Amino acid sequence: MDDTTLDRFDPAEPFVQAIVAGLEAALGQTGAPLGAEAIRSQLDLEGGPDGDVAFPAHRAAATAKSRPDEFADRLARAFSTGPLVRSAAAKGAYVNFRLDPAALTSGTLSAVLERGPDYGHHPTGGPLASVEHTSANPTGPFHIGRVRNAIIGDTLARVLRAAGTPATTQYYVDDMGRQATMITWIWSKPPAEWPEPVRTAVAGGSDGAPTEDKPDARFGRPYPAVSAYLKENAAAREEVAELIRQIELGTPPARHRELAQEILGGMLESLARLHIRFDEFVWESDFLRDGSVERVLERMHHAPHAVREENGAWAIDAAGYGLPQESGKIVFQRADGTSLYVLRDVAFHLAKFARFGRVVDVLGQDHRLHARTLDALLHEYGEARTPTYLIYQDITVPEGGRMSTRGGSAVWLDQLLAEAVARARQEVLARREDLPESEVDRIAEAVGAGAIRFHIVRVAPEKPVVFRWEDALSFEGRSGPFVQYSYARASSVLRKSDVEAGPFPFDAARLADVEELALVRILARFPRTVRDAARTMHVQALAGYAHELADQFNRFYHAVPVLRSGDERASRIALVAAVRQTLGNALDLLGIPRLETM
RNA sequence: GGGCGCGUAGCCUAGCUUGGAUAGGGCAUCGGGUUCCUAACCCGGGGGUCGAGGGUUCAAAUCCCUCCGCGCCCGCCA
Repeated sequence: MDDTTLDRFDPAEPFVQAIVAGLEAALGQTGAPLGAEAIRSQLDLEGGPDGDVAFPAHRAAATAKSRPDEFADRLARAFSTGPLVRSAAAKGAYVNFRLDPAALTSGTLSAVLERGPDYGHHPTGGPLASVEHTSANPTGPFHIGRVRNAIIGDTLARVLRAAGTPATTQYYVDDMGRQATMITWIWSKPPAEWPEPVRTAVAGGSDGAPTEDKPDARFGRPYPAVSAYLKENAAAREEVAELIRQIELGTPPARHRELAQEILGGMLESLARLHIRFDEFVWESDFLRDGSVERVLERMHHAPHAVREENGAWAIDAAGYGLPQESGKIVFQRADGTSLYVLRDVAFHLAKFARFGRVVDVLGQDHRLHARTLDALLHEYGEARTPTYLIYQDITVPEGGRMSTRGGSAVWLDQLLAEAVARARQEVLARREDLPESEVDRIAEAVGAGAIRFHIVRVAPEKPVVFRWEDALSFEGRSGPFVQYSYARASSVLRKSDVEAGPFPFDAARLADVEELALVRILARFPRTVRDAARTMHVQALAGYAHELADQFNRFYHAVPVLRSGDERASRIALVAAVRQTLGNALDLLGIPRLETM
């Protein structure tokens, strides 16, 4: 294979180009000229039942005023085959192309083995993107509803980077709202002075979080009771309101930020077990401190549809924005002069647009209206850009309803992790008696995390999810552990070969088994899968890909001997090495640990 | 009431943005497979009005309309 037919970034590309070029010529001859881009968009790259790539000829036939089946036949005859595309055959209204198997195998294995950990990754360029995700209030432990945001957001950032868009992840820490302030309010009093209902609620029983000593669990403990208590008690409410005013004036109560920081630390510890980390933490109060809220407020007073209410509050008359607010107005500044969340969010997003060429916010569906409101305010401000929103639906409990911190219906991330790791540990112990304790623990931790991440990311974000333990803890079939297991299997084969570290010489002609060719086709598709997933933000496609590759690898593994084979041995080892590499790269994009053994 | 989202076998789900050939998977179920590179695996069977109806089209799970069911939101909360 020479340089013109090898594309290390996307080994399928030369084949697609050959088909497009051939079709362009053939279409010109048959009276239905069509541009390369149009041809490419009509190609079915997955192929059909009778080929590797298919071209439905209906539309071109209409242009040529011919019967589709006759036209497809003429097209196929006019198509010049070559070293990459071996045949073009009409079937009905379709032209089916067969790629040269040795050429595809050769190009694909070369690309995977040469690029190694970068296979599937595209050239990096373009402006920096921001991916803001999770941003849960620092008021207590994560429940798994919130974790959906984190897993989707983290995966998206990884996929964007692989597709060539440099990305920074941002966690917006809301230290200014009522929620965080309630925590400060209660912990500013010694527990002996807590209101009776809060004291009894906290003393009354566990909230289900298994790690009571973690700061998020400990300091977040009174939160639900405080929240309930404030609803009944106007005087306490006023105390909290006073604290909020102090925070807004830049003189927050002692320990306010430290408490938030400590709780956040506990929360992040849990996310780290899922291999989720953030590049930046943006504290909401910073936009107050640095004067940007003030500046935004100033300018918003002169916005095209700014109105001042009788009591002094400021709002945007949103009639033209088609928002469902009953008042028809978006209030952005209270009568007492303090700012509202959405206004501070404007300040945050202006800061984002100043630094990033692309801004993505991962939000729960309950924030949809907030997103539209933010867009409207940005427009009023004079900012032409708006964020791209990746919106996911809530995770509900089988009894119905959202996961609630109150009412005990929440499933905590720490709890889920503990269960998943415990089950994984049992599974390891059941089949591996040879491993030292520490190794068992390490594998169990990785499998538990892998199961959780895969379970969440495999479903399209816009789909509602009902949490069921038996589903979340599944280690079989379409699951994280299945993919991890397949990777471990491939690793094991290589470990037992004499060429574990490579290089992996191969003869493509010797990889002619149907299972081998099927495997190569899937390997060749990886770069395109990554690119498409980034473009559409369909992170679930990566989970689907990883499963499909693992699945086909297992079929191959059963059907074709590797280490015990004869002349094919070296080539098959190279194929296994390529599978292991690609599977590993896919696992990296999913944030799921690779395991050499399990 | 209004706005937005979702509806694919008993259960879960891909495909829908850009319409194309017999709608892919997984769980469960039934029947097989381990002197052989990790059985967290593999092979095979059964199971589908793609919520309902209408429309557009040579062609609809995919686009448009209506309806039904479920969810979320409609705060001087965040």
